[in-house]
Amino acid sequence: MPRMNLDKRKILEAAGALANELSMKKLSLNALAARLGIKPPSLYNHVESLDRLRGDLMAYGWETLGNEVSDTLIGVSGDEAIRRACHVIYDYASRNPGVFEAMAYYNSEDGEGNSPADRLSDIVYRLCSARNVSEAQATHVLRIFRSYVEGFALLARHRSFSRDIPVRESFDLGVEFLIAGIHQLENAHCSQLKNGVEQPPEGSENHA
Amino acid sequence: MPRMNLDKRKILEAAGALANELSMKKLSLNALAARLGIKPPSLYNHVESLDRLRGDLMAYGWETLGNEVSDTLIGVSGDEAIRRACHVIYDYASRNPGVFEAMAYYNSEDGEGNSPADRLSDIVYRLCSARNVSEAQATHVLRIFRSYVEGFALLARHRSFSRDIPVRESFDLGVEFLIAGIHQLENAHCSQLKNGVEQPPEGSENHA
DNA sequence: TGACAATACTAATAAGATTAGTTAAAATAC
DNA sequence: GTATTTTAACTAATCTTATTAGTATTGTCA
Repeated sequence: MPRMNLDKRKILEAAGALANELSMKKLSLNALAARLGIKPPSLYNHVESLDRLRGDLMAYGWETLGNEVSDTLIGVSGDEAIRRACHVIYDYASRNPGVFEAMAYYNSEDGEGNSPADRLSDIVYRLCSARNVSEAQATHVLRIFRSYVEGFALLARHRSFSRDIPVRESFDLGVEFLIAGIHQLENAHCSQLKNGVEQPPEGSENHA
Repeated sequence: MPRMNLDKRKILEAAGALANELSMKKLSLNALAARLGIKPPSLYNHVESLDRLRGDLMAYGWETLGNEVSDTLIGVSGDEAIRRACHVIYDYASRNPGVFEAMAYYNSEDGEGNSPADRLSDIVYRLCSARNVSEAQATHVLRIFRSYVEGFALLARHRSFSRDIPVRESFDLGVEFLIAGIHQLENAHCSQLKNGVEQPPEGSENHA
């Protein structure tokens, strides 16, 4: 009967810590309740369901990460902004593997636009508009970056690449590839495919 | 008591179909047993546990995909081989979302090297060695490609990018970015960073 | 102080994985 | 061809976990 002073934040932090320690799929209401010093049914005073908790954890993760990204980008622009954003995301995923799992796995059907994607959008769109890259292509670029960064973080977590060659170097190189891609888009746009580095495969592309 | 003629393959196919229809997390032994026309406990004559079944499904998916990739690459080489491999993987993920979930989510701690990564490795290593790209860098390239392709497939599945701009075009553009990246590596190797497109961020890189 | 809301609890339900023990079918041995 | 052994199905039972119902206690506020 003694009252723990629980609020949403404390619960999400405990849940996140558990997810990081045990992995997402082992995050249970039992474990969470034990960690909070209450009995499982009491959790329902704070949370709608386990599934909803996972969704909330996802949102919480994106929000936290979004803030970290914002902080890093103060006074930085251009390619360097993208580099830093990518690094922050990667580091966050390394530090919070369980929460990142939630962020990557759970569909955000709840809509309401997840803030981190939004913040990343901003960066990418701003960078693209500072160059001669159309908005449609900026969308492509955004999708490509998110896929790469989130995919890399997940693979690094799950499969774990072989350890002999530094994983971080691979990540950085990939980021450089993508940044170079943006430059290529820009060049292609300015001077109509001046060099043939870009070769559209099928026939449905319209780079530039 | 009538005997179904079940073997591992039939069970994995049923499990895969269920995963694709219901999503991975709703794949239960109950549902699987019902689909196979037996009672849940009978499954234990064929499967060690639900968790093991998921692992097997992952391996099964990778094997199937590996075969598809191999088939596609007969008589094809160079950039085009990479393009096709990426497309096959993407298509497979679209056709088999549930199984692909398993492939991406479940750690292959069982070791024994998952065949698809192996096959993809082969392609990438072969392509790289046909150029002047070192083996260490080929490893980077492989990781980058896997991250991008798997990440994209997962994002396309989960978050689902906004529908107004064709998702497939984004994917293809990303592939071109990465292929261009390989070319850059090659150039950098031949002529020591002749153009400044590659800018190592921190200081730990050794491109070329 | 006394009502009301919030939050903890115990007890109970339900679903799902898993085990134990049993039996029928198939395969193999004699 | 019959006996034996293995395989694969079953029923019954257990355990874990999420979840609901109903109760009591704490804290707030009039």
